[in-house]
Amino acid sequence: MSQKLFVSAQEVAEKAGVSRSAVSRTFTSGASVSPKTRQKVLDAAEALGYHVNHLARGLMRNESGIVCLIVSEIGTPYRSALLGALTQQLQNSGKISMLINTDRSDGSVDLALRQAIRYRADASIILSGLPDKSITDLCLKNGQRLVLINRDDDREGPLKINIDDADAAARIATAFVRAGCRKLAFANSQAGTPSLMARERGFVAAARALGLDVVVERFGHTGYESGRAVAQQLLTRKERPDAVFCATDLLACGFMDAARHQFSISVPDQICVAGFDDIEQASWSSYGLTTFAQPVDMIAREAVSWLVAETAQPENHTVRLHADLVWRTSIRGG
Amino acid sequence: MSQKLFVSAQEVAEKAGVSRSAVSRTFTSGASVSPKTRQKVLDAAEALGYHVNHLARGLMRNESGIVCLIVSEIGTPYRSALLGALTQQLQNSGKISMLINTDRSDGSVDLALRQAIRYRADASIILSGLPDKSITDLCLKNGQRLVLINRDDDREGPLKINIDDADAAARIATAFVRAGCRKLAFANSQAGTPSLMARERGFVAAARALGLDVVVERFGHTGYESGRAVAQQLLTRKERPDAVFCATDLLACGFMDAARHQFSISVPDQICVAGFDDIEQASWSSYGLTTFAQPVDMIAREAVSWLVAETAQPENHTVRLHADLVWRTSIRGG
DNA sequence: GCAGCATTTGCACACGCTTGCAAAAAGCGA
DNA sequence: TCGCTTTTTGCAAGCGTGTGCAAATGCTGC
Repeated sequence: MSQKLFVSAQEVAEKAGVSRSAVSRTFTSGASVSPKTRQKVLDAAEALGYHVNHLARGLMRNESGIVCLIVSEIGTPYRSALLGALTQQLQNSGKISMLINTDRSDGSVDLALRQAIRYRADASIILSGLPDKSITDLCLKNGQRLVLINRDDDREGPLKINIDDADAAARIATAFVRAGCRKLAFANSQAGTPSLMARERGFVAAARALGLDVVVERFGHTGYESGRAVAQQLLTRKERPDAVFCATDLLACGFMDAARHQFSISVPDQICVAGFDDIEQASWSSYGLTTFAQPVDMIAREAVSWLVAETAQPENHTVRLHADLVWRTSIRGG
Repeated sequence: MSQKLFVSAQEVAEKAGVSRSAVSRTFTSGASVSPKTRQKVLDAAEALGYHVNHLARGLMRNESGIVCLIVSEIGTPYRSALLGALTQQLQNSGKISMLINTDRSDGSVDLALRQAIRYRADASIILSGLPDKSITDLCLKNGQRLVLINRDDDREGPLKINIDDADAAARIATAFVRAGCRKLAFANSQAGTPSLMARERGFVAAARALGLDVVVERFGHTGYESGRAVAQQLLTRKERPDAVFCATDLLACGFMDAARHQFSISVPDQICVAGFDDIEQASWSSYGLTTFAQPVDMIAREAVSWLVAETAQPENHTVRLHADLVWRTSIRGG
């Protein structure tokens, strides 16, 4: 490796004929430098290709500017959309995002948070999985801010951002009934994450309040294939449902495809379908899926504005966001 | 903010009753520590919740462990899949990924690379856009390794990973002809990225070699909506094409949906369609898109193994990877 | 017990930066 | 020009690490 290393503030100082602190102050907003020396420094820096070393700066300031995003299944539409919104917002606020990919194994979120601590991240945002309490306590003790998105957890300290899953589920139940459906079903995965379960419980409860029963079917992970598998189960019952609420859009797409192409069942004429997330594919004309929109931009905005705030935040802060129903063509009427 | 900061090696040393260097050496692989003191240190570290400060370590070692991923349109299926593969591989190699979201504006990749320099990233991987030569030179001069994925550029220094777009385009041309198609079209976006243009040129050239002309239509950005728009153009011509090669799967999905639902044209009976990328949706039964698979895992593996290699790499290294044709149902026969 | 050797340990410096403090410079009114 | 205040500048300490070097310790074989 070329041992000619990065150029340091010292070299810039020499070239500009000023002290090293002058260089430092030039690149520190709010520091006192005369316009003249400032310009000399900037010129020298430009000529030498100098860039402030954020590792060293973070060391001194005890603020790295790094925010750690912890997420699994990045390739998934909803996840990647949220990821994009978050990195965008973070950049706008002068932060930089560190991305950690977790798998399903349970220790992996803990490992990710340890990594965040090692890099002295200012904050961590957790999109998948739920870390052990001992680890989150460690993060908080170290002054690291924590955001949990859609992880229905009641521990103190982190900001919790949740969607009103149960309320949405209730709304879609009445929509189904209004469309003339009577035999409701809920399609879920076996992942059992808080938001998925909240949708399930909310749907079942709302249906019961309307005097209807719900067939619940769960299968595999939360993806297209699972939607097909669930369709296999639901559409071969003696009493076939006439409306199915899928816990995510991916499940819904899989379900619809199986219903139409494998069982030749027409959506929405013979069966109504709804999803959750409003991924891009939901709007594609092969699906036209009626679904709830995750307010990804608002989630990102809430998360970022909370974690860049100067003042210490209230200990137990929860943000509950509303999911708008996007009406398309997978439910009759409307 | 709680001023009780992170715990340092000093404190661990005191608690363990050893010198600070012993702590340092315990966490440095290949350093000489006796098993006894090592255990004392580990116990103390565990008790205190100590984690090596990678900012400081990076400062000393001149190796941060950070790899910068520069990418636009993260929410897109192909991009997010590649992103997932890359972060995964990087983590396996003990690196951590820093994610920078660029927009279309041209300076934004340069800005991203500057950020990479500030954080003293060991390497940067560029998935979107092409930075100014002065910036890449700066990166290289600073000992930062660079990987360009699918950016057909001939500058020296970075590793270039490319797909054999032209060859793939030629293969699909003969597949169309073999399916009995004669009126070929190519659907592209106006993005004009190297790989998109290579596919276009390759397809046109191959068709010409087979004695056929190609209608080329370009519209907007590389997404579903553009596919629909291009369909609008192509399917209202007096002489409607009977085979269309779409530069990406997203374009193909949009095209197919428009053809089927808006123009009531049957795929593949009346028109054959092929795409590129093999995004997940291509395999969904509403599309069954015949397409070329981006070897994302291999791309990631090549990139990561190159940039973690100890020895200096050859100056002008290009990897050309093959895209397998995944045969589904959007082309007759097969 | 002791010479001879290998291993472990502590000291101290370096990495590139920020920042409090005091000295120097600049501005200003008389 | 001179006192005074305000701004700018340089010095030096410190952030938490890694590591070369020399001293100290532990082992082995007599």
